[in-house]
Amino acid sequence: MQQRVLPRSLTRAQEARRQRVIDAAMELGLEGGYEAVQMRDVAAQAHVAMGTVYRYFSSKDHLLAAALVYWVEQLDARLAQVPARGSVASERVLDVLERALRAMGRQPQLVAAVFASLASPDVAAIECQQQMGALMDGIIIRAIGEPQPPDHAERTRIIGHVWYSSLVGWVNGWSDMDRVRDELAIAVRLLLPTGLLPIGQPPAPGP
Amino acid sequence: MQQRVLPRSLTRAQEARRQRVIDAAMELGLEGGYEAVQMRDVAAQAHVAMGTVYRYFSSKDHLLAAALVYWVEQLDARLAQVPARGSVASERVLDVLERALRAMGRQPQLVAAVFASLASPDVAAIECQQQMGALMDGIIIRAIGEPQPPDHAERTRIIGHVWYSSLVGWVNGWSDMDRVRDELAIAVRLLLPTGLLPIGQPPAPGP
DNA sequence: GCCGGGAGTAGAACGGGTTCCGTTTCGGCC
DNA sequence: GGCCGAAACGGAACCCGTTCTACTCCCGGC
Repeated sequence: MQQRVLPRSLTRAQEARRQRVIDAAMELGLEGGYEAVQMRDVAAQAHVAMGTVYRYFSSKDHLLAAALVYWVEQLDARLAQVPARGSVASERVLDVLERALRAMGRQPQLVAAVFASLASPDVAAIECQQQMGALMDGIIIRAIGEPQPPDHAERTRIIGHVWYSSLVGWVNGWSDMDRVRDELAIAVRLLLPTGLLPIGQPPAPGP
Repeated sequence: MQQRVLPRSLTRAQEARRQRVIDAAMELGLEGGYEAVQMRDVAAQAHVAMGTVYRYFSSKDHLLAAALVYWVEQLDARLAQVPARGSVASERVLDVLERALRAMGRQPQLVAAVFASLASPDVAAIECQQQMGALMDGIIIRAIGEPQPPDHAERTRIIGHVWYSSLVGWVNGWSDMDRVRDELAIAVRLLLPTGLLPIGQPPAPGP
């Protein structure tokens, strides 16, 4: 929870240490969830002293939020490789969200651990939360493609809100992945009317 | 975090003790936020032993979530007294949300404290989270009034998601109340088209 | 009246996140 | 190569949520 000042650029060894810490946290969270990520264990597994963990991350929540950013960056890269399927913005967005949800559903404990950090008031964690939000918005925007509907920024943000909020419901166990899917589908269909077709692409069935 | 079994109905004295604990928690949270709500202080201020606090609430998060339920119930009652203003569903919903946001904006620390508990995996806290969700949905549904638009349950839930998620952004400081207002306004206008007028009430300006 | 048990009390003990301290190692600079 | 400040180390210390213990008190049933 304390402000750390890190130099702008880390040496190669430092970068490696930082990454080892994130990896250790994800590994522990992968099967035990939030409470299994214990800072002493993280430090041990990363072959690093507690003080070092806290030099790079101001709190457990910051660490987990950073891990989430890392995870979402990878997801983003994977999603970007395969363009979204669908002839209409809402279909493409749902396609991309569906792939993201599948990836999350494969590691429920990890996602739960990492989402628990998203409500933290820790300033450093908040930066990560914002990065995360920007990444998610980017994923949706890319899936919408051209032409952007009017108010696309606002519509995107609302979909992002639904995404986040319904996932919180999922990790806390008061709704399942199907319901998350449904709610997103409804939100996307209401917000991105199928009437908005990309120019030059008539609504023909795909090959 | 442990399962407590409380009798279905509490004696008057017990009810009073329980309420004193909630009041103490809200009082502490009012000016210090989440971290100022320390269980020892809560117990002391409520003139109750620690064990008693934990007899009624399984965790700090449960206590705060219960406080939130209490707070929202009161808000709900106040909102219900004054019917929502507006000739159209979206206007009425925004009117009610605006009033709710004003109430929250008046006690940012308390809302932040209490919202921090909403991500907790504690089972007892989760019950409170669900009650909260139901209350918020009820507030929106009541404001929509008759006739309910098609998919009203789904639309309501999406508005609830945006409400929750953007408030998380507010309590964590990465957006301000105006932005919350804007996002809700946009969501409501997109989801509750102004074309849906209540039967027998032409879109005339109010008195 | 009195007895048994659940509810309450005060406070110690425990666990895990966070901080601190004294020491050692690293990496850039003369 | 030798020096200096920063970074890392190991681990104890501290804080606070939570649990436990030993004791008291109150109340409903005989």
